[in-house]
Formats: sequence, structure tokens, C-alpha cells
Amino acid sequence: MALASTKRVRIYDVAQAAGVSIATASKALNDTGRMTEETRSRVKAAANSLGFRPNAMARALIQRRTFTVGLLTNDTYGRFTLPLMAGVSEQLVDHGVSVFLCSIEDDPALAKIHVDAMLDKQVDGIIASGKRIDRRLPVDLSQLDIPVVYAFTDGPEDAVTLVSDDYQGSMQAMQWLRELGRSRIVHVTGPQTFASVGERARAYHAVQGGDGLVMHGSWSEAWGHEAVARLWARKGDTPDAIFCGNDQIARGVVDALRERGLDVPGDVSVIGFDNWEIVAAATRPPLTTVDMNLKELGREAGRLVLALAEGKAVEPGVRKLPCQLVVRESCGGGLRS
Amino acid sequence: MALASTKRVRIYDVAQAAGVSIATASKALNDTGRMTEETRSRVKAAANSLGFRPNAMARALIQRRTFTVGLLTNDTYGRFTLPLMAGVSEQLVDHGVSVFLCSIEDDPALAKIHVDAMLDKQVDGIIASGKRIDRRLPVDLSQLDIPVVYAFTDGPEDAVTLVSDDYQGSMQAMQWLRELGRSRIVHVTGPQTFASVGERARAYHAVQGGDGLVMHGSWSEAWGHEAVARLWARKGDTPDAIFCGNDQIARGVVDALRERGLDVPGDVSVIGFDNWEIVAAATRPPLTTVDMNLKELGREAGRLVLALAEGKAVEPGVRKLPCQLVVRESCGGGLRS
DNA sequence: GTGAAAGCGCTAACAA
DNA sequence: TTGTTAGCGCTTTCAC
Repeated sequence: MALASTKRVRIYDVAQAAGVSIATASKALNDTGRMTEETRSRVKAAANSLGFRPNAMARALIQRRTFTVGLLTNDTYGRFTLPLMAGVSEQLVDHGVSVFLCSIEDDPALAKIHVDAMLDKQVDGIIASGKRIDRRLPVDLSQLDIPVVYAFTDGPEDAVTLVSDDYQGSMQAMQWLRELGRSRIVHVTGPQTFASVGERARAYHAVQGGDGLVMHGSWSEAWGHEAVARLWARKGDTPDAIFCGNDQIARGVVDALRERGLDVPGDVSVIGFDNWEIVAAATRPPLTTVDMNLKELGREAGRLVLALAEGKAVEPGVRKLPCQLVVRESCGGGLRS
Repeated sequence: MALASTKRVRIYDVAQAAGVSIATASKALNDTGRMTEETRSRVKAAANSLGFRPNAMARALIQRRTFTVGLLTNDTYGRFTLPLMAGVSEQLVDHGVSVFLCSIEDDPALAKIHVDAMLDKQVDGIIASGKRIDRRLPVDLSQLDIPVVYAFTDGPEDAVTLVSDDYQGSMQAMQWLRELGRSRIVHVTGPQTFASVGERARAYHAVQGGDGLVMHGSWSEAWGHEAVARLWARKGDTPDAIFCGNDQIARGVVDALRERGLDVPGDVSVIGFDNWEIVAAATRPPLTTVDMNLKELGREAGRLVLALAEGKAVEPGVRKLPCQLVVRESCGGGLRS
């Protein structure tokens, strides 16, 4: 441990201390070249005791590899990018790769500035992420000379794209409701313009049949309330389960049902989507919901840019990553087998 | 616009194209040295048409300045770091500075890895941020040779530290309630162990007097419910206003009051803290609350590391940044003057 | 097995 | 006004 924090120690200092040339020192430290084991360990010991840290800039200049990647996102405040970022960071830090955070706020000019900055800094690759899997970032990354991976945002045809599997996740939800004996299931979800809304509805219909009821509205608690009002105003059977397009709607639904004197999950099971902790856990009863595993998606994105950066071949196309059911109390049923 | 994305263009190519030496090219592009305006613009034109982008690595190697900073945070999923990061990024991108995102999850080993990686990459400075202003990150940054700014986390005595002004924010809240004619104000807040809880209570007492009632619990909606139950179970006067320690508690309080048939804000005014959109806006009625201006705090942190990195002197000590009252409907009253 | 020398892309003295 | 030269800190042939 070098206590003196005067000047940064360079490989020259290590070489001096070990009584070798800097060439030998370099080879010793990088486990390349050939030399006696004794020399190698002597150099390493010297480096160690001097607290030598190679200058990544100098290294990058030669190796054309900076061990940095850029993470572009337009979901600055959102709940989607955050776990995704954590996953990316977690995956890459183990490989000595650092992540540039670039929030672009849907602003093309800002996006360009960030991309240019990344390019100047010679990032080894870029991960583009967003808040909707059916929207593109306001910048064209397809002509860059470095690898790009799209995560939770739409990418070009021949790109490597990672999204969560809305269909599979919704199937989990629906099947869970069926396993619990629910049959009159209604789907209360977001605006039809979202691709994921379509996917989730498709899964709903696959289980419930073509005559199931899908209600579109906003992604809000208010819409959950309103949907319940409409459902219970109709004549005929009321549902015994409601599959909601997200946790906010689900919370609105649960609150509305309780206000009507209905028991959740006794009278009606409610299931959400997103597993947004703050919403799902605060609902009374806490929401059973579908988690999109965004952190894992982030890890995978990290893994893939890294592979690409190392010149490995990666099959282009859209990869759908599985969602996972998180069982709490709003559907009844115990821990999932 | 160079369409051919074959090889990166270097300053050598620009010099060739402009018919000058690389030294002249360098000076022309950096607006240093002296030469005819004609030469300078000729070089710039050549650079432009070739799509020249200087290699930041090479530059960094000489200038000892990488135009990167590291942002350390242990609040990976949290609502605090996110706007803060956005502010930092926004502030720095204008200066050509990129931000390394490092989420350390309260793990000392992970923190060290990240810090080492940043040091290797020669960041110009580090911003340390967290989720509590009275807790330190699990890593010692005080002995580094580069500037460190602490934002929304506790730092050493002689460091530059940025926090939001809980006292001032709470004063805003309390005064707003008084302006609306409320006098029997109760403070329902989080655990006493939080420094910000103490600060907010201090402001509460400054307005309400020493005999005001402060109720400590968890930062949850459930605690909001419970607090209301307790308050209305007491004999004697019930409050006409409740100042809550955060928005979640406030939401619990509002819901509990409504469930008791009380009108908010007609019978009781409720005010929150944090302005956590998802909670504040979904509450019925939407919460009037205190915003900590974390994005601005992030910007200021960016400004300060940058100043420090440029060798400018910055007065050490704790800087408290003002909060801002966000008026919605839970207190009554109109737009603030 | 080890070291001298060239060079990554750029900037900055110093000459011319 | 412009160009030559010497590095920044490191890796990597290629001699010895």
C-alpha cells in the first residue's frame, strides 16, 4: 500500500523497483511473453507494493478497446430503465467494463450529443434502452462502427434486440387464475396503441377464448376504478377475476372493489403486471403480479454487447426473455409450487 | 459526411487533406497557436468533410483530463438517485463530460471494484450519492487524488456536500397550512433514526410550538392508516391538518380519512413530502407536497465536480439546497402566489 | 529469458 | 506563420 499519494505510479516505476525493463514488466503483469516464474512474480510483487494501476487510457490507445460501453435511455424517471441499468452495470463490472449513463429524454439533439460523446470516448459498444418496446429512440444507431444492443426498445430488423415476453408473462398470470378456479376473467388494460397491450390481450384470449372481455383505458389507478364501475353496472355475471395490464390499474381495481364491499381475493381475484414494488406491496391486499425480470434483461444486454465487442458472433433478431409470476395475496392461493 | 465507415479518420488524414502538418492541423482545430484565418478554416473544412472526431484517449493521455466523472450510488432502485443522476448527466453533457454509472448496492467490495475501475479510467472526479443524507457509502473516498462531491449522502467534515434543505422545505409546508387557516396540525413521520425526520420535526415545532404532536412510524401507507386510527381514537380535538413525513404516509392518511367519511381537504388538510409523482398524483385528492429538487441538486453536484476538476477552489462544507412546495389538492387553497 | 525500439493518436515546446 | 520533434503510458515485435 503506497500511502504517499503524490504521483501516480507508472509501469516505469514498477520496472525500476523489480530491476527489469518496462517491456519485461509489461509482459510479467499481463501474463504474456516468457520469462522465469521468479521474474514474473518479482515484478508482480513490486507492482503490488507500489500500488500500481495501469493507465487505462494508454492501454486503450493501443488495444483499441476502452472497456467502456454507453447506456442510452429515454426513461430518465422511469421504473423500467432503473433495474435494467442495474443489471447492465452488474454484469459488466465483473469484466472491468464501465458504463456511461446517457439520458436523452426523447430529445434528438441531446441524443446526438450523447452518441457523439460516446463515440469520441471510443466506447466498445452501446446499449439502447427505452420505456416502450414498440418505440425507437430518436437517434439512428444503425450506421455506427461499434456494436449496438437494443434492450426494452425497438431496434432495426437486423439488430440484436432484447424484450420481455409479454405473451408468456400474461400466460403465467392467466393460468394462475385458472388454477385457482377462476373462470369469468376480464382483462383491464392500457391503450391499444401499445404493442405489449396487444401481446397481453392475445395471451388473455388464448386462455379465456375469443369472447373474453378486454377493456382499454389509461395506465392509471383511475382507470382501474372506472373499469370496475362499468363492470358492475352491467347486467349479467360479474367477473370472478380481473387480469390488469399493469400494477397501477390493478391497484385501482382492488381499491374500487373494496369500496364496493367486495372481498379481494375472496370474491374477485386481481392480478397485476410489472411488479412495481411501491404499488404492488402497498395495495391491500398486496398484489400478485408479473415481474418482467428487467434486471436480468439488463444483464443479458451487457453480456451481448460484450460478446459483440469481443468480436464474437451474435445471432441478430428479437430475443424474448421470460417474465415471472410473483405471488402475493390479491389472487388467493399460496406460494407457487 | 464521410459515408465510408472503413477506418476512423485521424488528424493525420485531416492534415493531409488540408495540405498542412499535423501540428498545424491540431492547432487549427483547437483554436490555439497562430496562423492565417484562411489556413485555420481550410483545416476545419477538411476535418468537417472527413468527419474527423479526435480520439479522446489520445487527448486524455496528454492533457491528464478525461472529461469523465463517476457517479457512485447505492440507491439502485430508488426514487432519489434517479432524478439526481438525470441532473448530473444533463449538467455535464454540455461540457463534454460523460458520466460513469456505478451502482454499488451497499456492498463494500462492489464499491471498491467500481472505484478502482473509475480510477483506472482516470475519471476527473467522483460524485457520491445515496438514499439517505445521514448515511455514508460503504467506501472511503477521502484519500483519493481526485475531487469528490457528496450529493444526498453523508460526507467527511471537510468535503463538499450537497443535501436538500429539509428544514426549509418543512417550513414551506407548515406555513402553507397556516396560511390556509389550519391550526391543529399533527406531524406523522418516519423513524426517529433518520436525520431528515429530526429536521422536519424541528421545523414543525418551530411553527406549531413545542406542544405539537409528532408521531413516528415507518415510511409506509400502512403507518398513515394506523396514525389516523390512533388520532381519531383519542379523546379531545382531532387535527385539522396533517403534515406527513413522506408521500406514502400521506397517501395512507388520506385514504384512511376518506374511509372514515372525512373530507380532504374540507375537514382535514394533508400535505406530503418527496413529490413522488406516482404516489402524489394517484392519491385522491392529489397530494400537495414538498419537492426536494433533486434534479437541481444533481446539476449542482455536476457543476461542482467540474469546477473542482478544473482546479477552481470550492468552499468545503454542507450546502443545503431549497425545496419547493408543489400545490395540488389535498390541502385546499389555489395555486400558490 | 530479457530488453531496445517503435508506435497507438494526439498536443506542445521549440525551431525555422 | 508553419513544421519538426519529443513525448503522454503503455504494449509489442524483434533482436540479443
